[in-house]
Amino acid sequence: MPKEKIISKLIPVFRHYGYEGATVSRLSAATGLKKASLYHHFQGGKEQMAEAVLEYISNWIEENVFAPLQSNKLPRDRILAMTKGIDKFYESGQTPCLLAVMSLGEADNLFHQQLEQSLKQWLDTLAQIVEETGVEPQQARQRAEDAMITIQGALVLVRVTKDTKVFQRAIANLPQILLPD
Amino acid sequence: MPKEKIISKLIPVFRHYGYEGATVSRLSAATGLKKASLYHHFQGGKEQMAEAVLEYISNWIEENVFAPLQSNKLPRDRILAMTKGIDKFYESGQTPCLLAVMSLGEADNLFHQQLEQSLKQWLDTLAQIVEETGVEPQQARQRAEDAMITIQGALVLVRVTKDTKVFQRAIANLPQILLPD
DNA sequence: GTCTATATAGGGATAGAC
DNA sequence: GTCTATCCCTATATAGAC
Repeated sequence: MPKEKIISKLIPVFRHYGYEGATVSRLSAATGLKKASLYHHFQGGKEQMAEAVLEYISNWIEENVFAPLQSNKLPRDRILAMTKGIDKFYESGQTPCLLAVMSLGEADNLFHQQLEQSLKQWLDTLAQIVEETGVEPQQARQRAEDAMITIQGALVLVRVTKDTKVFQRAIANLPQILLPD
Repeated sequence: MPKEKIISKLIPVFRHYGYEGATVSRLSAATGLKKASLYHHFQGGKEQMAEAVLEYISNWIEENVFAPLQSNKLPRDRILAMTKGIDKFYESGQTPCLLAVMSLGEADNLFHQQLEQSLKQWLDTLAQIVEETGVEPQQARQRAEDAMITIQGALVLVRVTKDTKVFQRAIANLPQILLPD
């Protein structure tokens, strides 16, 4: 099986169960590969699998969230394009955020730097767009933070309420949060 | 050791590591009790420990978050009192939310109903206060959801950025989110 | 109520055949 | 590249002395 295909099957396990809950048995079941085969592809074991998953997702976000943000359309349209990417990425809130999940327990010790960098990049990118609309840097930063807070918070609420409408309403608010009235 | 004391020492382990990461060894270390002693107090094992922790926290919230909300002061003052409870409860964002953490992996299968009910109660309580200020029920509900989204999202951001100011700014916004202008 | 010691299952990981 | 078989360790849980 091509490595990319394997990684794509590992992803939902880490997102749903977290690092400690993502046992090699579950990862094996999800990929259809026996444990030894997984270790053939990832000699660094589970830790390397998680790293591969983090990198894969980082790239996915780059293409589906950042790229739309950096076109030369109007800020509002760029943000709308981003919300489409976000809705797809989180399956309308039905799939947890790897960043949020990996910032708990042992995983946080192992991957904190990468998580922090990913989030920082996302915040910086958002803040920059907002600045382009004429907002002061500090204000822009706060709006970017508020947007990320909304995304992450909505994901938690949907996990518990099972009501995806909450998520969709929340991300539909993103333009209003980010852009000056 | 009194049971309440034991539970209070179990709490940070579940909050920080999640259900799967909260091993009996860690729970033992945190309480200072050997494994067998823990099983003496909680014959249902780890699952019962988690249940006890959920109940304990539910009561704590009742006293420190709901009670302030139900005084007969002005809505704005009640909400400000709640934010104090919230800030204390989450240690300015440095301690994860049990609700968010337990809504992942196996724990979600075991405790989903309790989690859902806790969140629902919190949302209902908030929405009711907002209604008292003359907001339409549906609008009030949305504001309550937005408040919870803000709290939960800020917790995630702080975990990753280690910047508690983000959390404090977020909960300082709660009155603005909940109350009509 | 707390402990030491132990049982049993499942965790991560490796050897070596195919 | 994938498998079966196996290793060692840790996980949850229990028995029984004190």
